[in-house]
Amino acid sequence: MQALSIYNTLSRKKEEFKALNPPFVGLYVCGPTVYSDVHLGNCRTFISFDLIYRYLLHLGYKVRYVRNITDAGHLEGDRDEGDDKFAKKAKLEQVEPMEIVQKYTVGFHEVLGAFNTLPPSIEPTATGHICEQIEMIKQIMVNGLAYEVNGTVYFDVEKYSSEFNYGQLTNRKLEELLEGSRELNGQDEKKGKLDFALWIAAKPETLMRWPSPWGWGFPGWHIECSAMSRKYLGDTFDIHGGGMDLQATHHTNEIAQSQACYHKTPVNYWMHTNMLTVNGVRMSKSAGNGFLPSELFTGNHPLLDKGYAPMAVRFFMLQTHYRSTLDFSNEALQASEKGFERLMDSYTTLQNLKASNASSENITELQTKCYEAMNDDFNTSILIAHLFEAVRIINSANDLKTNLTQADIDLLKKIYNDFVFSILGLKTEESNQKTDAALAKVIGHMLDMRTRAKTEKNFKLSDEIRDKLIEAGIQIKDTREGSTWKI
RNA sequence: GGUCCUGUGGCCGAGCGGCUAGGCUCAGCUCUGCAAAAGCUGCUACUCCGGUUCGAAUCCGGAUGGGACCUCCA
Repeated sequence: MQALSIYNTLSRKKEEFKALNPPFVGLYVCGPTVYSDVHLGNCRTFISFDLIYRYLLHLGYKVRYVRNITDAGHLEGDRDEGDDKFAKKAKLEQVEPMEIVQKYTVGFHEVLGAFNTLPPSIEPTATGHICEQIEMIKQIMVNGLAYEVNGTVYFDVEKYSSEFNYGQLTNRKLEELLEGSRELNGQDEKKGKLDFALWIAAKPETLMRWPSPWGWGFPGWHIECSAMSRKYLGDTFDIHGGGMDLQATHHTNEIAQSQACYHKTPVNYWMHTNMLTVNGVRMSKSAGNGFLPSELFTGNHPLLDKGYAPMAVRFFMLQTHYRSTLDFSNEALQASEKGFERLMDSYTTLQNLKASNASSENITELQTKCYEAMNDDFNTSILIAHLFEAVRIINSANDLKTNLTQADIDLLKKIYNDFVFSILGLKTEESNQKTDAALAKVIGHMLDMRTRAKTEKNFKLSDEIRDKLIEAGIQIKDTREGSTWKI
């Protein structure tokens, strides 16, 4: 079986994954800016990296997964001035900026919890690492690659480029970048048009501010990730991830800051997840075509026909490879919902399967294929295709059309536990055991009555019982061994 | 305008030189008192035009449609 390969944005091809210090793996993912509710597109990225984290754990790596919370310094535009997003929102809602941060951080955790993502090992905040950021900026200045103007510190991109490759992550030359960027106007303090702020001077009205060698101010958006990833994962670490939209600016600047500071390549593998689109257009806050996870769960949004369970949504997202765009539509979501239900029903069937002496299926081969799919840059589309092969085998065995030994059945259970539950992170919906038990008993009695009616050829009564149960959302399956049901 | 990605059957979505995934939908069959569920079978696709090759959805060139980034966004 081939080793795990990962598509590395740096080389633009799949590379065999080699951990820097096995069995340890350092994984850093750019987290959310918590000034408003997370939308579904954000969730897709975090679900993708949750899958990656889970698979690395499954392979036995000791992963330190760091995902930051941006709670300061993220400005509205590219002008490097004024308030950041939190302060702006805080003024609007007449609360403290940290109340905004707290509110949306809690909301973010709730939503990711609903999607069954594992919490990261460390979830550092930008405001909690102001010192580290200042130290890093100081070092970049000592190294001559940043300059101060009126209390604001800028990174000197053109000077950096004479020594390092600034556009390596996007495969662009400096000249091309210069050509494509906006001209400086008279109000600009920075020297070069690609230069970006490391530290921003506070204005009298700025709410969130910290003292620094350059006066009161706040950090630029990019420096937090450089400072925090270095603090917790070291000068060079294994994997850095984030959405594709961060590649050109945020991640490019992160690399520049780290190299400018300590002259080392900060990251071995850069991974970028693709966007979620709605009707072919990227879902984004500014486009206004996004909806909140809560709206998706309840169906309370004009774009939604109905509500969808978090696990059905997670499954929907995992059916597409993380590097492809995923187009959202009710039709696609409903198709996934049904497929997911079939996958989970089959697991229930598996629990009651009777073993044969002989085997007519090669389950070991199926397991190998599952690993091969995941090792090929986390190809969940292929993995899920193989899992449906398992579904077919289980259902056939249940219909006595194929034979499975006890070893086969045990291995199928292991495949489900490993791939469906541990790696894909899917689970059956939560339920209330007490009411479930009572309900099961009641339905059991009704089915007994129906069976009796059927034996007596009283089909009018048996059909009536069935129809009433269907009315209550309970589906009946008649098998050789009697009737089963599910909601 | 610049840089890059992409166009697959009714829908979603893998594959990225030969073996032509998978899910959903639809039709038929088996099972069943009738259903449902499940299984089996069928629908056999790669935007267009050239080229390379014994062979191309897959590589190359061109056309055309869509998208992303270059400006805040995962």
